[in-house]
Amino acid sequence: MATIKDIARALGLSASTVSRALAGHARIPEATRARVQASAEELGYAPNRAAQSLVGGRSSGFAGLVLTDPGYGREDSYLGDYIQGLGQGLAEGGVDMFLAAIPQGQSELSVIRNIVTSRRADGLVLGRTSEVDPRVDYLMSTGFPFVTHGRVLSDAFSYNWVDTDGTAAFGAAFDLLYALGHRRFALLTIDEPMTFRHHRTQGVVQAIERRADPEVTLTYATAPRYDPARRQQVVQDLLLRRPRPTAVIALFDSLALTVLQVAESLSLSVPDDLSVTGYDNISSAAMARPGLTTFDSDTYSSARETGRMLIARIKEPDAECRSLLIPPKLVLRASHGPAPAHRTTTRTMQQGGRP
Amino acid sequence: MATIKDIARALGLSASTVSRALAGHARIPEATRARVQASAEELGYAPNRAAQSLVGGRSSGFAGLVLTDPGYGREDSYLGDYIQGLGQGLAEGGVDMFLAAIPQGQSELSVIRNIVTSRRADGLVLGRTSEVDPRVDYLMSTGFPFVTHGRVLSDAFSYNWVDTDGTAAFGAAFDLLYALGHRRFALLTIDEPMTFRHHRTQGVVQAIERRADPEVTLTYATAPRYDPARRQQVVQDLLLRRPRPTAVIALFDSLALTVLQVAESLSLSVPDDLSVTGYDNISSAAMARPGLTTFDSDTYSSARETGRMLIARIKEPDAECRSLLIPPKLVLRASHGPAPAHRTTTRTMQQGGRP
DNA sequence: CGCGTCTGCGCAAACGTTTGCGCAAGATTT
DNA sequence: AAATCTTGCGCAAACGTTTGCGCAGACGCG
Repeated sequence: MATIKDIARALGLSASTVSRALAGHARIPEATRARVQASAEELGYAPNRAAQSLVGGRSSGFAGLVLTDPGYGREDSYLGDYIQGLGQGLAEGGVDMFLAAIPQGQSELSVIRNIVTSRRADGLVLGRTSEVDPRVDYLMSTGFPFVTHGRVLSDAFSYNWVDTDGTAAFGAAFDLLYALGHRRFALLTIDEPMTFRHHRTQGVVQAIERRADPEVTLTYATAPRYDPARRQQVVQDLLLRRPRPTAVIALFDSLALTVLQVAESLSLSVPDDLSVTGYDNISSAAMARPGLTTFDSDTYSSARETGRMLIARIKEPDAECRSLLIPPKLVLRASHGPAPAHRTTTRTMQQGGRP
Repeated sequence: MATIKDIARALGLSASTVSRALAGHARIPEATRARVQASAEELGYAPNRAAQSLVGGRSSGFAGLVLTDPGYGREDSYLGDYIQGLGQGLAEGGVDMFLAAIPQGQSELSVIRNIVTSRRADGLVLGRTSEVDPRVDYLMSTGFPFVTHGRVLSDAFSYNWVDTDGTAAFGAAFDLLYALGHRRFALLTIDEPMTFRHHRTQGVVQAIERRADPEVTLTYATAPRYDPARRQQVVQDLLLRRPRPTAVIALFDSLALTVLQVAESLSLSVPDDLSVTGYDNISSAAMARPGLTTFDSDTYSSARETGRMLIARIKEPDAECRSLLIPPKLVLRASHGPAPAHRTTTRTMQQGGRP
């Protein structure tokens, strides 16, 4: 309600002086600044963001995350963690978070374009990056500040990104299972060209190449992202394949949990018949029985870093582009174990294997 | 980049006419409007929100959700569902969603005050309402449009709210368990005066009164909201109590899941020794073994309704206050069953009870 | 034909803030 | 004592949009 002019009037000053005092300008003496500060406090003054924005040419205090689609992040705690982290990271710099939903019938790209041209935000965070990503291309072409969570495949241009090191993690997953005697692997992926799919796949492919063990086999299974029934079908087909893989490396936890469910319905014991690993450490992973062995990339913290990086970018648009590759932590639970013995198929002997 | 003046110049019109044409004013002929529309399209014009906001006195297109604290909604899919739903509801009305995090060392109330005075949003959504809620009092006093998700206890004033019918649900939970022979009940609650705690508690208390069965006992256990270790301790104390309750009604899923975990660590079988119910149907509830019997209040849809209601409120601030009480759906899973027989304590006889 | 009404549009003010420029009075230097 | 610099502050323009008022021309009516 109170404006800068109210303060000016109350103190017998001009609006300019008040503005400068509030901003901490050099030519304003400490005494005046204190008076202004006190009066502002007393009148409950808060600057009108719209006005600041208008004169400054920028939106003054909003940075956005575009929700790629209504299903995004709803599988588990992921989006909640991410938003809380991003919110904290942005709040540290006094920037508010703005979330753009995609209205029915609009494309994400058109929403982004609209945000840029209407100056509704100073910067943007992009999630779910795909191998070639038109959103990145567009934002690069406009010079609008942005940070991606995840990367695109091309190194042709440089931009700010934060990502988790899926390659390292999936290499480690393979090594863990290989050491436990597994040789028949399956990689459960999705049918969308997300960049993380590429990196994680590379992780196990490279690990296999390093071993150079001719006994190792890797079969791929590709599940749809959003259709639970078809997803289950894909997993079931995989588990019914002969010879059955002994270890399923899933691209992320919700796929791994589907494996757990299907295995249960097929009366397969995890980990005695089948080892399963995931990625993300969503909260269901801890609740599932057996608990899911997975990787924790600390969504909250990496989102906070993303926020900080975006603020830095907004403040200094010409600075060198930074990137952050976060190594996830292996979370050992009960969904993995020694490979079932090759020679015998009697399951009853293996009871109570792992504590 | 393009402004209204660019369109005006290109068409030989004045800015006022362009503005009116875009807004669909009555005195502008169809022909002119079409020309303006075309030119706007061609120039990639999007109105500068800050300018609109400044002249309109409102923020023009932002409605906010205040994240009550960094832990809020991170236990599971709740916040993700909520945000996606709210975003959709607001997007339908062309309103963007703005999320305010609480910076270190600030109170939620001060953040809200700041939003109101700086006109950063046109309306606010409040979650996690407590029995008496200073945020509601403050917003009522300012006349700022808001909708709460959850209620306050007092009927003294009227405001817009959306809530789930916890009283009905917890009554139903009691009836379900009572019919299965349970008589020793425990209600697992939290140590914070949230309004939903009151309503849900009332649900079982009233159901007990309706039965008027002197055999029924109800013990309360109160867990801390955020300290997992102490929460486990409280649950363990409860399950070690003699005589042990045969049915634990938990205030929400994450508490119920704690019961499941502690029961497992105590080698108690759920549901043979103990029945457990929750509320919310978070995704972990389906993954837990046994699956958690709970109530689904369709977070996504109720959040969308909240968004719609807020938009209505913003558009017509003087309209009658509306409210929406959503009956949740019972989701039957495997965490509840017949009460263990009173006379015998041999557990082995009860194997394979429920399919 | 004279009067009133309607139509299509422009002028200018206003929203609250920032900021370049300028000015007077005092302080410092030469 | 004159010249220069510094300090403390105000004037006014600008950001892009909306909107009340007004004006000229066209039109309708008697």
